This record gives sequence, C-alpha cells and structure tokens, in this order.
Amino acid sequence: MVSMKHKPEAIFDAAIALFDEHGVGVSTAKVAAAAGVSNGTLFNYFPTKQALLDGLYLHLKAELTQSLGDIDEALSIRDQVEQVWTRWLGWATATPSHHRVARLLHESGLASPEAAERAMALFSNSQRVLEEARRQGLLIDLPDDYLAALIQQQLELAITAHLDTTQQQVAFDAMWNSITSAPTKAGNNT
Amino acid sequence: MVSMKHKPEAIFDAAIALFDEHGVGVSTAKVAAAAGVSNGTLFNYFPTKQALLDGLYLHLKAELTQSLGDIDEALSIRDQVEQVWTRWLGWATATPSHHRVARLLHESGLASPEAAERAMALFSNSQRVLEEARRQGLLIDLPDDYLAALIQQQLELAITAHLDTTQQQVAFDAMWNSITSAPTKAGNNT
Amino acid sequence: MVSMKHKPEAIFDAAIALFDEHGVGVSTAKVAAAAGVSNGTLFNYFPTKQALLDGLYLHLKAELTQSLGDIDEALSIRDQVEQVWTRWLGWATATPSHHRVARLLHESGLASPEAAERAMALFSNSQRVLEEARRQGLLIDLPDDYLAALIQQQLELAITAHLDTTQQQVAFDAMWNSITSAPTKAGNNT
Amino acid sequence: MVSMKHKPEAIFDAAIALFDEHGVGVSTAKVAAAAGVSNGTLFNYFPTKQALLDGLYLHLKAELTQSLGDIDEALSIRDQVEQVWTRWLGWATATPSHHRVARLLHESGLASPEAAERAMALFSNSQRVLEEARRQGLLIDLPDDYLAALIQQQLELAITAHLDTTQQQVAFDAMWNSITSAPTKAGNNT
DNA sequence: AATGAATGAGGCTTCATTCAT
DNA sequence: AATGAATGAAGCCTCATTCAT
Repeated sequence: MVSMKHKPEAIFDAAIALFDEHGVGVSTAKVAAAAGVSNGTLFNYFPTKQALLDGLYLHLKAELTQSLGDIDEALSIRDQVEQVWTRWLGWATATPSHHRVARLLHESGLASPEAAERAMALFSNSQRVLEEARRQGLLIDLPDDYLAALIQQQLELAITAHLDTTQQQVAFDAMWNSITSAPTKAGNNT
Repeated sequence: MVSMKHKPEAIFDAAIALFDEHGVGVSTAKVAAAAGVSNGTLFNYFPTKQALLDGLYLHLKAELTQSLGDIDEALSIRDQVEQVWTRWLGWATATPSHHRVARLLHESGLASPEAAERAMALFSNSQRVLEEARRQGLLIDLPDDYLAALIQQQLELAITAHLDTTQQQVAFDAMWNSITSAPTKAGNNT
Repeated sequence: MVSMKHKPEAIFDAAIALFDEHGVGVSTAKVAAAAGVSNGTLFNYFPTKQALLDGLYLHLKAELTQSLGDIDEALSIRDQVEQVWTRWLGWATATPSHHRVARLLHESGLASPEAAERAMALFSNSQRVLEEARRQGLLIDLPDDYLAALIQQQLELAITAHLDTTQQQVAFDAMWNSITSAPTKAGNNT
Repeated sequence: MVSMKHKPEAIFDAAIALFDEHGVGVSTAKVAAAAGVSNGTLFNYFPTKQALLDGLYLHLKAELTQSLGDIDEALSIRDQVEQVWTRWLGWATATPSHHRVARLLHESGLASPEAAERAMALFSNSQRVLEEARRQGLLIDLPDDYLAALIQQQLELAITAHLDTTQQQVAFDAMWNSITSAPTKAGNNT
C-alpha cells in the first residue's frame, strides 16, 4: 500500500507529508497509518514522538547536506557561497515538503537541542567557507553566527518566494550585499 | 492576585507569559487560572482557543503599531525606514515576551489567516514608506512583499541577537544594503 | 444510575467493588463508568490513578479508625486490646469488601509511602494501648512494630477465616498468647 | 552475558530479579532480554505470561520444598516444627529475592488457583507434622488450615523482620504459644 | 457576567502475543 | 528450536468546550 521502503523510511515519508500539511500536531497514529504500519510499529523505531521529530530532523538535514556535496575550493569565495546557495535552493525546490518540514521543526523549537546540535555539525563544510571569507576581510563586522543566520534567512525567503531565475540572482546579490562591506560604494544615503 | 485590569487584558497578559515560557500548547485552563478568572469566564470572552490566539495576535500587533507611531515624512526615506526599525526594536526590547509571542504565533501559523491579514492592515503606514522608496528608484528589483519580508526578517534577527549599539548600526546598514541597489559599487566579485 | 452521593464518594464505592473483584489492575475508565461519571471527571477528583489508590486507602483507613472509636481506658489492657480486636473484626465483617481492598492496597505496596504513613497516624490510639502493655511488662521481648504486625496479621486471619463465635475467642486467645510472656507456664521446651 | 543454564532456568532467574525489584508488572520483553533470549523464545517455553507466573511460582515452591528436606521424625513434635521453621527461614535468608517473589506471587493472587493448589501439594510432609501434633492433643481448637496459616504468617514476619538469633527464638516461641493450648498457664486474664 | 464541574474525544505509549524466517 | 519485527487493543491522562447555577 505504501512504497516498499524500509519501515523507518516509510514513516519519515508519511511524517513529512502530514507534518507539511497539518503541522507537527498530527498524531503518531495518523503517521503510522499513512506509513502503512501499525500504531505499535512506529514505536518500535521511534520510542517517543520526540524521537520521531528528532530523527526526522536529522534525516532531513542529512539529506540536505548530501545535496550540498563538496564545495569547489578553486572558486572565488563569492562563487563558493553561491554554489552552496544554489544547491540548497535546488534541494528545496526539488523536495519542497522536505524543506518546509525541516524549517517547521527548526522554527518551532520542536527538534530537541541535541538533535539541533547534531544537525549543525553536518554543515562544517559550509561554515568553513564563511570562515575563509572572514579571513579575506570581505565580511561586515558582525559575529559569524549572525551572518550565517542572515544567509540562511534570506535563502529561506528566496526559496519560499518562488522567484524566477532573474529574481533569484537579484536575491542572491541582495544577500551578498548584506553581509559584505561595500567600500567603494559612494554615498549610500538617500 | 492579578491586577484589576479588565478581564480580556488580564487574559492576554497571562497568555503572553505562559505562551512565552511553555509554548501555545498551554491549556486554556492554565491561562485562565494565571489570569485570575475561571476557565468558564475565559470562554465568555474568547469563544474558542483559536479566538484567543487570534485576539492575542492582533492585540500584540496593535501594540507594536502603537509603538511605531507616525513616521516623520520630512526625513529621507532611509531615515524614515531607520525610524521604523529603531522603534520596532525598541518595542521588542522593552517587552521581549510580547515580541517573542507575536513571533511564535506568526511562525507556527497558529494565527488564523484572517487574523494575519487584519494584522497586516495595521502596517499601512510602514508600507507606504516602502512604496515611496520604490517610487524613488532606490530599491532592487524584487516584489515589495519580498522586500518587506527581507526587512522584517533582518529586524527579527537584530532583535534576537542582542547586539550592542555599534552592531545594531551595522545590522541596519546590512539590511539597507540588501534592499537597495548599489549602482556605483564597482566589481563586486571576489 | 448510581446513588446520589458526592462524586468522590461514588468513585470510591465503585473502585472498592471493582478492585475487590478484579484487583487494582482495573482501568480508571471502568471505575468511572461504574461510578456513573465520565472518564474525565474521575481525573478532576484524582489527578492520577495513584492518587485514587492513595485516596481510597486513606478513606478506608479513616473508616476503620472511625469504627474503632475511643478505647475504654478503664478496662484491663487485655480487654482494651480485645475491644479493638472486636471492633476491627466488626468493621471487616460489616463491610468485607472494604476490608479486602484495604488489605489489597496495603499488601501490594500500591498505596504510596506517603499514604501509608498518613494512614499509620490514624492509629495512634491503638498504638498507645500497646505501649501501655509494654510498660506493664506483659509483652514478649520483640520490637513493638513486630508485635503490632503479629496482632494485625492474626486479626486478618481471623477475619478471613469466617470463624464462629467460639472460634473467634480461641483465635483472640492464640494471638494474646503469642504476644505475651507466659511466666507460669512451666517447661515450654519439648 | 547470562550463565549457560537451560533457557527456562535463565528465564526464571531473570524474572525473579526483575519481579523482585519492579513487581510482576515487568514486561515479558524485559524478562527475556535479562535472560539473554529473544522475546519470542520466552513464549516457546511459557505460552502465556500467566504460564510464566505459574511456572515460576511452582519453581520457587519446589525449591523451598527441596530446602525443607525430610523431617526427622525422631524429634518431638515441637522440634519437628522448629526444624521446618528453621530450614524455611534458612532458605528465605539464603535467597531473599526468591522468597520475596514467592510471597509476591502468592499475595497478589497472581499465581493461578491451579498453580496454588499444586504448590500446596508439595508440603505434604510438613502438613503431616501438623496432623501428628493434632493427634497428640497439643493444638488449640481451630481448623488445621487456620493453624497452618498462623504458622506461615508468623514465619513470614520473622523472615522479613531481620531478627537476631535471640529474637528468632522468641519469635518461634511466640508462634508455638499461639497454636498450642497452655493448660498450666494460670490466670491468663489481665 | 461569572463560575467551575462535567464531559468525552483523542493523544501517547506499553505490552502480550503471533508468525514468517 | 530461536528469532525479533509486527501487531492492535488497552491504559492513563489532557483539554477545549458546554452548561446549570
């Protein structure tokens, strides 16, 4: 009745679809049913609803990390960032529900601190790009955390806004302008 | 036990405190108790929990609008925007729990669409500033909705990041750079 | 459908009947149904199944204490003890299910330690008789706790054995013989 | 991880340890895990949890019977009884968890009637001592069942009370006094 | 207008038991 | 004979909502 994947996979898929449509409030029973397994079976894999939430969060983050792949260090920093940006956007566009649910879990603080921390660890590659940018003196004088959040926020926005290709480029430029200092830009007052 | 405010006000205050600490999952009974009224009474004012959520959301948005006050149209557009930015930040700093709960209600989609729409209407003033900026050709080529979201996102970030005064200025500049075109900025490649 | 007592009373009665017949494993739902109230109502009075168990235990012990009344201190110690014995037995005979359930809760350790302690406090009168007997040098050389348990054990036995009046007297004598030293009894070794 | 005993034996041991610590509520899965077998295997040996309970009860009673051994009929009745008493106490002291679990199964009525009856049959030796005492006119005028219960009750008490050697003797005397008539004891009133 | 007891649907979780491998 | 994943009924408890007083 449901794809012949392994059970946890089927449960994740069902959870994604339901959480995306109705929020994380959806009952474990409904998730199990949608996954084509019994109520009890779900708890064989995720002993707690929280465990399901955490597991799903990590699953999605890992999926994203997979999509980001390795960064081409031969590129300029700006292009490295754009590479991450583009691939991330590609993932979100290819599997929008996955992206929305990941966002949902993150925003509502429903992924436990441990899960959030483990998820962060997956992005070490991307973080290194930021550090390199800092070393090159490109970045404005705000904490790296802040800049990372700035990037991600704008990425989220670009994703949800369904922009066309041209606009996507403008959106990326806007983000880049927001995090880099613009020494040569004269008279930026009205 | 609770200030002699009018009942709905007391309920809002209780809800803010509890939602801020424990999330919107808090039961109506607990809200009522914290407000010093019986659970039955709460339902006299808000026939539904959703009505309470919506009412609270509008209440908070109205509070914010109040804080934003009138915009000094004599100022440059940039300064008008900064005025809004600063007052908004002032409101969030003065009553952080209010800000957090407003954010919570918005993010989790728990404020009903109708409430969200009515809340938007409160910001007509601020929106007008954006329109004026557009008219003056300052803005990058993305929909106004998008830019409004860009502004608000970065504002939220600046609020939650607990920046010092210098950093706040940098954060505002970053935002401004992200929404305005920078014609004279030469060679923005690495 | 059920006597017009107050709710908690009705719940106690239902619990007694069901626990007596099927053990404390009986579901709260069944207790509520038998009490003529809804599932939820039970939890308005006893926020937890354990609270119900504890409450019931104390209820029964208080009932027993009531039945024991005041001890006639003009009587000899032996007669005072017999007075308690007889009244206790009377209570158990009059409401055997109450007695059995009290025993059940005690034996299975399902009354929480706090409840057990509070229940003990109800018997201060009876304990005083034992202390007086000790003072008079009537008792064998074992801790008072031990003797109290000896008495109660044998009382329980006398109750459950459904003895006739003559046998009841023999049973009491047996108990008395077990806790008192018998100075004049010559050579009780083989 | 678990001794290379036969499976049922290992299951019994695990059950004893777990039931002793957490009560009979412990799940069959946990018992199986502690016994080092899969949950499925447990049900190969005990088709039902009740069967496990009954089997364990009989196992423990048989173990006790073993410990009681043969009674030395050359001894006086009193000494024969004391021999049983002492050996029983020895068993309980040597393997306290076994004793406690046997008691637990008995008290909570969780050993099925059939199992209880079969267990009784194991004590035929001990019962014969009582019958002989009756024949010799030593016993008070109460049913043999009652006296057997009196003995066992007091034995349980002596076991759980952790008495020293002197007190153990007093406890045995108390028991003996409770079941035997004391013709020479003059004036046992106040 | 205020109260708070009553409701019952629904949520999460546990567990004895089955069965295909 | 052994395994362990799968099952689904049942348990405890929460809570938004109603309504008689």
